[in-house]
Amino acid sequence: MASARKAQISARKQPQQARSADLVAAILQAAVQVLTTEGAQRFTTARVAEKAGVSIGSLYQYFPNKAAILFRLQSDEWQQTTTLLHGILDDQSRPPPVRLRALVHAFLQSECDEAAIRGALDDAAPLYRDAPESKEAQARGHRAMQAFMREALPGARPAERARAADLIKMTLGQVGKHFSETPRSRAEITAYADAMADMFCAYLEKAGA
Amino acid sequence: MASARKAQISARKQPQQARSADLVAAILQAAVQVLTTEGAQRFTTARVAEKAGVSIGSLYQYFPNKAAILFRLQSDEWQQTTTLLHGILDDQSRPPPVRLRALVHAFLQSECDEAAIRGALDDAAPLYRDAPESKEAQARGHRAMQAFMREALPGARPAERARAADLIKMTLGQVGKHFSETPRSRAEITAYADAMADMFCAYLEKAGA
Amino acid sequence: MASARKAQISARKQPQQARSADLVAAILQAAVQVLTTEGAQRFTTARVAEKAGVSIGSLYQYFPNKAAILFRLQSDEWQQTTTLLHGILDDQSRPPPVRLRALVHAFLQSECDEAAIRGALDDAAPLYRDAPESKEAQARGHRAMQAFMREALPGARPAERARAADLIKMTLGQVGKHFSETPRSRAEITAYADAMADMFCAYLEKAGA
Amino acid sequence: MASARKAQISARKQPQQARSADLVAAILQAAVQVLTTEGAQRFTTARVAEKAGVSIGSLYQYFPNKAAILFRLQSDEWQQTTTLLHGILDDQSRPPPVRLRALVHAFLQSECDEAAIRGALDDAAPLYRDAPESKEAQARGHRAMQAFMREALPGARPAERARAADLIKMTLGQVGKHFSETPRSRAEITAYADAMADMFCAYLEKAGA
DNA sequence: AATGAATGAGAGTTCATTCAT
DNA sequence: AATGAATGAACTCTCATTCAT
Repeated sequence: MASARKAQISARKQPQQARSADLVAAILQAAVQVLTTEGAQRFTTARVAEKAGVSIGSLYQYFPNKAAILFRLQSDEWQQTTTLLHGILDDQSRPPPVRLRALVHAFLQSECDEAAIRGALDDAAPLYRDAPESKEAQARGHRAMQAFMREALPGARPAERARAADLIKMTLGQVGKHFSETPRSRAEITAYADAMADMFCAYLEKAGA
Repeated sequence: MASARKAQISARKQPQQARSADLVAAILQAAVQVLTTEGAQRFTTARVAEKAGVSIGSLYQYFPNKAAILFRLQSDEWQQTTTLLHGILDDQSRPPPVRLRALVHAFLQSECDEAAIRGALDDAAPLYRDAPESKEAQARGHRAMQAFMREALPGARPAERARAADLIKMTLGQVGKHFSETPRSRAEITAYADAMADMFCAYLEKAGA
Repeated sequence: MASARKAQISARKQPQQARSADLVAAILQAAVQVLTTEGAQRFTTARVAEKAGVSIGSLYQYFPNKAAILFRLQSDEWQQTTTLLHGILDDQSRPPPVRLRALVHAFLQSECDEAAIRGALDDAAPLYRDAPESKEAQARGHRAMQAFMREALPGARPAERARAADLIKMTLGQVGKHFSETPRSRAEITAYADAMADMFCAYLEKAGA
Repeated sequence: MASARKAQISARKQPQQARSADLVAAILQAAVQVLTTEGAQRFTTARVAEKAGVSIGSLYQYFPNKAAILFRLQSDEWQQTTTLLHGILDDQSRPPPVRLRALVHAFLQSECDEAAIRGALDDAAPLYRDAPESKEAQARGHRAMQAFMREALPGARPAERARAADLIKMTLGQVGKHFSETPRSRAEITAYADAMADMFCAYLEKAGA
């Protein structure tokens, strides 16, 4: 599937001093700005460095290449989202459908909040998508959903349960992404989230029966 | 949000002679090859022309710019898919849930069949996505689904029905796309399609009640 | 009337170090060479960079586009000429006709000295002519001539005086340019300058009467 | 002075049939349109052929190359102007200064009338300027002016008279060209023409004394 | 550690001209 | 005579990355 030399994509060095951390933060913040104001097509290392008030040389001291910056951005996104979702899915004080509905609402809202940067990151996805670090992030989300499914569909066969987890996760992620590409009002988000939750719940109910 | 001057994206001249039609076909075929073997990143007009055994000047005689080639590819894809889906959705001899299940199966299969090219086209989407021609193609699919929904959810309120149509269409499209990015066996496809159809049908059943 | 998107034409970055200044100088010198030996038609950024012994990338680090190089050349020309003319026109120790004659001689000589580059620059004029920076340079020369005219034609009505200034300036500039397109001996230049000065002086004398 | 292969610039064949003459006329007319609406930069043979409703192949049957079209346009311009000027200069029933004034007025007016095409032709001048055919056109105008000068300055020495002819011709031509580059009202044209005529007459008067 | 000048391959696109039909 | 498809060298400009200072 194409792609020539694969380069290390995670950060070149852990910033051990406050100074370095600031630098990395400045670069990432600038990267977000460039991505949102200029678009993925015009996302260049030079532009990021300039917006960050940092020399290109310094930028390359903390990120081995352009893709690494994008990956880091995506990574941070996933981190946030994962934390959010875990918090909801693991809350065993509420019945699974309630949690699932809450999850959908929280996720859709979060996607729309970050729509600008998400869209641009998706356009840039070819640059970081194949990195092993990306796969790992996906896997963590997968495990969380599997665990949830054991509660929601206790009687289902493992293969079926795995498929349901996969389907719901994929639907949530992909539809959420696409849905947020268009600007949405709060009411729209709520309505759409309810519809999606209805769909998931109807599915689980039927599958669990 | 990026994107500067917009250029015409549809074909520059209609091939009037068999010779020209061959040329266009050769270019499109070469484009598919370049896209699948080299990836969207390395999809260049020069490479396409070379692979097509055509001079770069000839290429530009039939396509006003690079995006136009990609758009044409995408367009042809949409054409096929649209035809396929219409055929299934409009068949009023079968009850809606049966049609919906058939639709999901056909769509997923079709997506997986064309996975290689679809992935690359998606990567190149920023180049043609904003063209008015693209919007229109999307709209046609939308109308077909809306019509189907009037049969499937005759009693639902219009807003709710529209949302259901949107959700199902978006889910089918987005999940289908993502699902097909990974190579899948026929059994996997069937199983996944059944799960998705289960989800849609459970949803419609509940919404229609 | 032609001309599409306008780009910044002034320098991209100020050369802050001696090294950079050398580079800019080398590029400009190479540009002059290319212009005179190859002509405006074959004046390309690549040729300039090569002749300057500089990479094409470096060239674009100091000049945002081709027109900027030409404009800079023209600008330097104007700078020189303006300085020359001001020095003569402002010298209030000599009567206006004497100054005017000196001006014509100096200008014609200067034009002939720089003939090769001037011709090529004129051919390239469409590329930089419409830039606001060009207009300003023209305006400065205009003001100098107007001031001189207030001395030479103290009694004339403002409109008439303005017209005379305009006519003389335009004649000097345009005829000087065209005259210098043909190689000229020193004697020819002197004789022609005298004739032109005669014409101007006769005109002023009659207008002032 | 640069310029690589020089090609024949006059028409490839004399149109001997009415059909051909129409074709040539259509091409020239289209050329004027392209020049004025698109500018010299975008003046291409393809565009001219299209606007003329003629195939490029046919275009090249009547004009050996692009420069030839431009030259022909310029040639026709000169033809017109020359006729105009001869008519005025040769009219021995009026005293030379009167004729000269009439000449200036007519010329300036004519230049302004054709400003759009003239500007574009000037931009394209490098393409045809060096052709021998161009030189000849200039020479004809020169002889007319010389003849006029023998009447206007009967007592002057030949060298001086030649210089005066040259100066007036060059001034008229160059200043007229430059003057007409800016849009001008009829009143402006008249005023400017009078000023220029004043200048010429004052000069001749003084030179003839 | 930090800089930013320098690189140059490579991108998209144009257009004068030819020549097989 | 007329066509217009085909050519491909040439053009301007970008940008990820390096490395001497």
